[in-house]
Amino acid sequence: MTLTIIDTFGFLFRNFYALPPLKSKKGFPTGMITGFLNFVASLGRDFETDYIVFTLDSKEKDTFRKEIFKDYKANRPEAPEDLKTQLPVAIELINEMGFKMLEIPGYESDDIIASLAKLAASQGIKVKIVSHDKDMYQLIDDDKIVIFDPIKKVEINEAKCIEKFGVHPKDFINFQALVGDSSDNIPGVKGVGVKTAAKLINQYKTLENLYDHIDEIKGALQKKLLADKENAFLSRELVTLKTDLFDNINLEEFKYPEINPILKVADKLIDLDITSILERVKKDGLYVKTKMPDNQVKFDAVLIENEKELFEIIDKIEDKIVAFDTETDSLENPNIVGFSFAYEKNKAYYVPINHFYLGVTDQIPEKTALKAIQKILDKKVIGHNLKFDFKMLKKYGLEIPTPHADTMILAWILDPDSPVGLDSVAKRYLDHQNIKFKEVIGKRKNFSEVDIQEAAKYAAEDALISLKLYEILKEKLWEEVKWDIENIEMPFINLLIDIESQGIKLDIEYMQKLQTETTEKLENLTQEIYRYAGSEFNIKSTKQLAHILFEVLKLPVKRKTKTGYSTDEKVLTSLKGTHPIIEKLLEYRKLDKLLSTYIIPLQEYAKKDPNHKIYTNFLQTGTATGRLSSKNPNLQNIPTSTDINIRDAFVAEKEFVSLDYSQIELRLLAHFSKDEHLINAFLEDKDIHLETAVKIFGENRAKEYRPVAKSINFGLIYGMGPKKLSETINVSTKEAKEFIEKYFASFPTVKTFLENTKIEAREKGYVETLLKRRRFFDFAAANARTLANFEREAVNTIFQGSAADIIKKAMIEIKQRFPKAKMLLQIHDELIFEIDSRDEAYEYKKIMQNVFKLEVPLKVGISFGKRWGELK
DNA sequence: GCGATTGA
DNA sequence: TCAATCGC
Repeated sequence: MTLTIIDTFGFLFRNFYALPPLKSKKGFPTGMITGFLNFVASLGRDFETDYIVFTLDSKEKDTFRKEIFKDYKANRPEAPEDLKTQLPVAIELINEMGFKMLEIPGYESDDIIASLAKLAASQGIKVKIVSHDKDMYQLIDDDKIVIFDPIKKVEINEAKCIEKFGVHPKDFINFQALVGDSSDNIPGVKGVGVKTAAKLINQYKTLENLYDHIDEIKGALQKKLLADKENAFLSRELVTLKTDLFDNINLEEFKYPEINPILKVADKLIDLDITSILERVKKDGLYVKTKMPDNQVKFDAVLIENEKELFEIIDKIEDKIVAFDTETDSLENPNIVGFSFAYEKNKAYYVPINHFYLGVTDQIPEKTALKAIQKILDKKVIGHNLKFDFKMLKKYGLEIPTPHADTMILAWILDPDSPVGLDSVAKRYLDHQNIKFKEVIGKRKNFSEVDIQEAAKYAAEDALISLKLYEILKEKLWEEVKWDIENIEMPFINLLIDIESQGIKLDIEYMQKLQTETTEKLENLTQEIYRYAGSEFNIKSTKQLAHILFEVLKLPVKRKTKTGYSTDEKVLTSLKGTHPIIEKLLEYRKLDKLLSTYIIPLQEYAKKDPNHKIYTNFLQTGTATGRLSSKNPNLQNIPTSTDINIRDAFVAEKEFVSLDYSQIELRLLAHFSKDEHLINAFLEDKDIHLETAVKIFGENRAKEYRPVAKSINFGLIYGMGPKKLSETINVSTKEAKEFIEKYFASFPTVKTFLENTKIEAREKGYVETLLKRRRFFDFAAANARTLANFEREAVNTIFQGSAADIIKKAMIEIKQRFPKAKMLLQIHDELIFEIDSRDEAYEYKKIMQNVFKLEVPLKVGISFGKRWGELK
């Protein structure tokens, strides 16, 4: 059971400041109310709750705190007019929606929350406090009371509290007594900040004990503590929340309203012109209704130790959905240790195969087990990150099917910004805490040493949870997104398995040569740098480097980071000419990056394979926009050819072909905005950056300004602000702003499109890509900064996400038409294949060009080569 | 802008 | 954890 307590005023105030000053047609301010409604609509998505209550501050001005300290909250500024007009309407709405409000004369909302939380927790009810007031931290009690930050959508527990302030919640009031709080005008001890207070409190725990041992504290600190001793105790009294306002509570009063609260106030919302939320809720309903009545997952973990039994159970699956998971001895180059599966409500099975420890009991022989697995794979199989399991099973010679569904991918489609690991997803949608892998493995080297009984519990749980998640997620997916899982994402898993198993060959000798050259150059550079610096130091340490540059050599400071002087490439480039050391440093940085990130590690990857092939991992759920990401190693960021040509180390067995979509994002901009200049430029296949320059700066200056136009175009795609743009083209922020304004003046259609996109995103709460994949944004919980970020990400997602959709679809179609195609890499808008015939490559090109009909043609560049560096 | 990787 | 740098 979960009780959610909302610090009403705090929450509403926060919304007011976080949202743009929306107004209804009649001129009534609605920003805060909109934010609040979005929150109500999102309940059950961010977390489940059974009970909910809104607490209010006492209407009486004089609370008991005011009596002890007349200046309490004395320096609070007056609230803005627009806020004061919305507040009563918001309160009225809460009432009409059927939520319970709680107010006690003479006490603040915080005290009510504290009393309620403590009482509920003592009855075994989980409490979530929606607030951002740090006074609440004293209530945190893991598994019983947590704070929920509605802006960041995160729970603050004991660990988070310690991380943020350095003290445990139970010591928090003593800590606050020393620190004070300027916003509530709580004095604290002058000159003692968070760090010092945390140290003192961790050592002495309470004020009493601290002052009993005051002579152990030396110098100025002791003086400060003694001077404000009285204030410290007063402060503690002020920050200590009352926990005894109730003797009992009737939880049923706080039950989440049975009638949809938003629909209940529909008339009012229409009156206020807040219709988008209303429409959404009418269409899709609320999240809360899908909440499960009993979310404690209990199940039987059945260990199968006998072959006959195993096949009998598998035969009973028939055509039911079966969740499948394997256990392996490692993540890279894994071998199977056992597998689990689940197809019934509260039962899951584990089959041990290769456990290995002293006293191990009966297991299923590997050969038999693989036969059994093949039988399962031929059914409607689901799982969490099946790419991993299937890839391993492929090595054992099994026939790999297209999965029926993958809960990791479902979770990602539903919310690409949240973590998609099984544990996180289970917590989010089932409120279920999985057994942690780390706990099972303990001190053992790998899973094969884990006791079979223990392994069964852990593995069976994973399969069952995946099955349960599937039921919930497919439902949600259908309601919310309707993205084509079956034809796009599922076959894509198999495609990625193909690519990853294929590998790409590295010329180790070539790399070896690069390594020798680079190492030698680096040694020379190191000596020269030491000579210019006048001493030896660690060039890789930004801190030491900054010391040399800005303190020893006294070069002008351009920019600072949070921790000191900035020494990044831009800073160094701008210092070029002030000192000869700079050029050497730039060269050093470049070579060192190449050596340590690419030249050495890539050889190590290649050496693991007899054919010197490198096998990267593609993450289907790696990005929020829908792009792939690549890791171990990342082959999507191999440097483009320079004097040290790393790409040339990748060699074809016969021949490579590279097929890349030319200007795909800008073509999408043309498509979505329908801007006729852009469309015409692409129809006539003109140099788009030059055309942009012509439009902005005129025919005469176009050539000169082409680079600027190019940067602006990139800026649009990546959502760069004027600041970032100014840095890339080396002009002032003001000039960059002017360039952007000029661009929009020249392309008014684009401007309107972008603005409409932002408005639509805000109204709907999400944006959609070409293939209707959605990305959600919690605009309700945004402050001015996150709002701007959301808008940028929304725009960016449409271009990048749609481009990702296009190439994804193209990859699948190529694979369908040419099942033997040897796809090696996908680098966002480019595909690289190993080919036997160039004719076939031109067929791939055709498929890529025709995969989607847009307002402008999709152009695909093609090039061939024996080495990667020769492509394009 | 994002994501992966490296070194301090 | 942060700063820096590679690709798109």
